[in-house]
Amino acid sequence: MNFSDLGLSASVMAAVEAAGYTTPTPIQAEAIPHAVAGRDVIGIAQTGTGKTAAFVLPMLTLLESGRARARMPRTLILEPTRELAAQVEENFVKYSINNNLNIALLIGGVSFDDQNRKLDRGADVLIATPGRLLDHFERGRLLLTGVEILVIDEADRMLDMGFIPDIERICKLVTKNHQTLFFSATMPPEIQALTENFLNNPVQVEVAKPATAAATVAQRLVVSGTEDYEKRETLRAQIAAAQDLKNAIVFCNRKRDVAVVFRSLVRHGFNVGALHGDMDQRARMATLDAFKKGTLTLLVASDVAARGLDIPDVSHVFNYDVPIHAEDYVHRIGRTGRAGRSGTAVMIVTQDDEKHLSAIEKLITTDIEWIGDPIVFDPEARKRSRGRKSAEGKESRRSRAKAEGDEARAPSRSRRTRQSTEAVEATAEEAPRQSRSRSSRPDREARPEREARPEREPRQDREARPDREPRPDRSAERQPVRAGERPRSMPRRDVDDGPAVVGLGDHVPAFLLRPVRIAKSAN
DNA sequence: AAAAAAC
Repeated sequence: MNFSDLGLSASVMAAVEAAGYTTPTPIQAEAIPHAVAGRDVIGIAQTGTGKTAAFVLPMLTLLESGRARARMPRTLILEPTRELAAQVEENFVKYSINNNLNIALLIGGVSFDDQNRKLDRGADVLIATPGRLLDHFERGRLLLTGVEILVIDEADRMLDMGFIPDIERICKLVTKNHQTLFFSATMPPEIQALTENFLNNPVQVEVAKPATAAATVAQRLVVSGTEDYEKRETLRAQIAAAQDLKNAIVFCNRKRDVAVVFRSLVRHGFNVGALHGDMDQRARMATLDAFKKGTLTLLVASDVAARGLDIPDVSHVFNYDVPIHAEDYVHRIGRTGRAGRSGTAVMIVTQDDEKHLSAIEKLITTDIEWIGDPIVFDPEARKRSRGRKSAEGKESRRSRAKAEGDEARAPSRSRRTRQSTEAVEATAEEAPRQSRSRSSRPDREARPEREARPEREPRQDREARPDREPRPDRSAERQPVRAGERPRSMPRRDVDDGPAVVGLGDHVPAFLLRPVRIAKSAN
């Protein structure tokens, strides 16, 4: 089978050849002829199967006749995440070199001006995430009645993300006699219903799941204590011990942990970036770009990076957390060992993870091999750790809700709050040696405000910004730092300084004014 | 136990 057999136009074929492709993937071979013929298509395919080109190429072929009118896009592609949308845009740019098309990307987190200009000029191709698309629609910036081809990509993921009502609404806004190309990795009942309601006599094409990652990915588990600093230590040790590490993604379950782990790795001198959904969009794009280019070796990420992102050739995946949903594990480790290359996936496992780990091993029907001794799950230890963590969690949610409320009313104060708490956290963050030697640490349970800090986006240029360095450690002024000690490693606060202090605006918390006691155990 | 997505 060759691309030239699929009915693509000459100019699209030339672009495909220029990009160096000759043989279509199975999903491309099956879907493209139907799409070119104008049929509605349901494509059941995972990411990494060449699905994007399966709709981009026929669309470019079909777009060759006709012209876009202002504010009336001719085609609309819906994607669940901003990064995926941007990636699809890149594909359209790459394959449309011989076609003069206006391509517009409508995603959140960036200015409207540019997007408005492109809409006014008339978009042949409109790639969007649902929220921003509907935002433009409600502002009267665009009409969907001229859409000739509608693409719904990653439909099952849209379902997970609660986008289905938006998708239904958008489907209703598009004219009746358009062509729909619909892609999903799985077909749960809700997705099935969607296709029955909105597709017209579709052809269904399905490609086998790509061989399970297990084939090319060496999977390993490693035990760690449940404490965050212990997990970070384990992570660093695993990164250091990794063989042939070219580049790696470190996955965390929570955005907060992405930020913390990122800062920790920066402080330990790693070449690292961070990626999660609360980051500023420009930072997101810049980080992803730098990682793709190889300027960054490590990327700490939430599951925003788990699926679909086209990052070729990652040598290692580190799971800082055991994912809550077993399928996410498969997606995460699928970032490595691509295209037949070998890859390594190491997951940190603690007492808290028994249930989720067994769900993963059941899903992949493999007992993953341990590095060193396997964990021995101890219900008692788990109960202790869970009790503590859920107490922290509750506090955290309450304080965060409060902080968000404050922000709505008084943004400036809230901003100040964030900055100062970040400084405290950055200063106090890493001091494992000292803190572990302390026998009692009442401050940990009593001081949930470290958790309460609203999300801040990690910045990769942190080191270059002196104002973002940890706040100077005032204790150092009274307590000379001896040679060989880490100067910035202010011990975790070892005195009880009363109720949580969130902002440092006018109030200097007692712990900053108190003389520092030096732990006797430190040699 | 989370993440993702509009201001």
